Amino acid sequence: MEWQIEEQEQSPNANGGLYVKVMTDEQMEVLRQQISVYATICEQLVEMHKAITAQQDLAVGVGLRLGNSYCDPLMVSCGSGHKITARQRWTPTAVQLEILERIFEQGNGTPSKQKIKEITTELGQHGHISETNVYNWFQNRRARSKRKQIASEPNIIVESEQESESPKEKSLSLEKRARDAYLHGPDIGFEQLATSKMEFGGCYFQGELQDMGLGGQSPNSLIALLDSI
Amino acid sequence: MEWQIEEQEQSPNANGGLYVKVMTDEQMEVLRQQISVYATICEQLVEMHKAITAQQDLAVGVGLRLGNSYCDPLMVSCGSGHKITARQRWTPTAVQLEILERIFEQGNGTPSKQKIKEITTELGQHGHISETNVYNWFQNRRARSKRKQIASEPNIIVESEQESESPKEKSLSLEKRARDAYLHGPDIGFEQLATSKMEFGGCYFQGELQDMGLGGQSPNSLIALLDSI
DNA sequence: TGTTTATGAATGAACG
DNA sequence: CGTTCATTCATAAACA
Repeated sequence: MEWQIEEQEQSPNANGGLYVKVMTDEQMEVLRQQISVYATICEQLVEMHKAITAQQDLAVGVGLRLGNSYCDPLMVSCGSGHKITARQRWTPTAVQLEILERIFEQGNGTPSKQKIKEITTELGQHGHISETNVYNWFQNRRARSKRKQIASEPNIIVESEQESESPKEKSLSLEKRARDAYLHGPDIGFEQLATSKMEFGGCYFQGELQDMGLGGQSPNSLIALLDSI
Repeated sequence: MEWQIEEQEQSPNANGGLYVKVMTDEQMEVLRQQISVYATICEQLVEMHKAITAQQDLAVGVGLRLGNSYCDPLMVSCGSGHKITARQRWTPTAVQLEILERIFEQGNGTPSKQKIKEITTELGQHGHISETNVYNWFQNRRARSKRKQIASEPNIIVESEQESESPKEKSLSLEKRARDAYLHGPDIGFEQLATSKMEFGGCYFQGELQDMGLGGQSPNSLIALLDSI
């Protein structure tokens, strides 16, 4: 059995038909299940890591600091013998992106010089970053947001009028965050990883097989997304 | 479990969908990304554990063992041959490509927005396409054309003693390198995780997760899990 | 069917 | 600020 992609029975406007996928409740449940599996595994792994590093800290002590980046002993040992490569361009971590998006969504889209400084300082606690990075990010974010808006200008038949927030924006935000975490996750340290876990782990899924007893709290959580479908 | 597929009308709210839910491509993508986030986090945590247990092999203790127990991959538990048949990215048809190439050959390297619109409209008669597709195509076409030219030019050789540097890296200005080095500093991370098709395999989980664990999955294939629903 | 290649897409940075 | 370039990722297509 295959998922069926239905083209909208809509006047074939230039913008192309709106494609949707059709899922049954059972299929949806499978998705929730799978995601909850990963959430559960992440949870357990983090706990295990805490347990092990806790006993290890007694012997090893604090981690090393290299520049701005915190590298715990584990990271160092993993990196030894492998290529140490400087990145060619800054990439926001999941946490940084979250913060940036939040600030951006506050509408005060004018990051003054002073604001940039503050933001940079705050984000600096979650990874390398410079004021230029922040500045560029806002520039790009604004420009691309605008372009997307224009692009979706001609009479979009978006399927959700019940939301005050633009679903496109919302999805984009989530997508960006997820994508970043996926693409660049291997470069974040454990401290950030743990935070990421908290961040994403906040979106647990209630499945029959996983009685995690956690519902979606974040408006950006996936459960909210699923429920809104 | 047998999937129930229902025909959809245009609006998910108007279809009286008591049995089905409708997802847009975008929402689907969010799900995929979300799962990949968990997969990546799991991957990193497993790597950390490997490192820790490797450097103190005595640490593996009660109930926290990563390694020997077998669990059916999600593929098995969920994979009944169900497929998500959505196209994930646009692919130009032969006709479209021909037109695009012809326009590109005309040398006017920068098709302005208005041009893009026109081109999109024209190509739209030969298949589903958006302005973004056209825009991206020209971006990529130009960039890759340029790269090819540079690569075929054995001129720039200022060989620093680097053993095997690709042409694209040569094109990087020293200035950029210096700035980036300053911006990011020494970056010790799991570089190998980002680039290789590493195996998550060999790490399975005991306990409640036993019947729904994951194994042998790279992030890519984990995303592919969704395709197997 | 698994691996490699070609290329659509995303995005940080730079330019005018 | 809008536009363009450069780099990278992920995947469709091609290949073995």
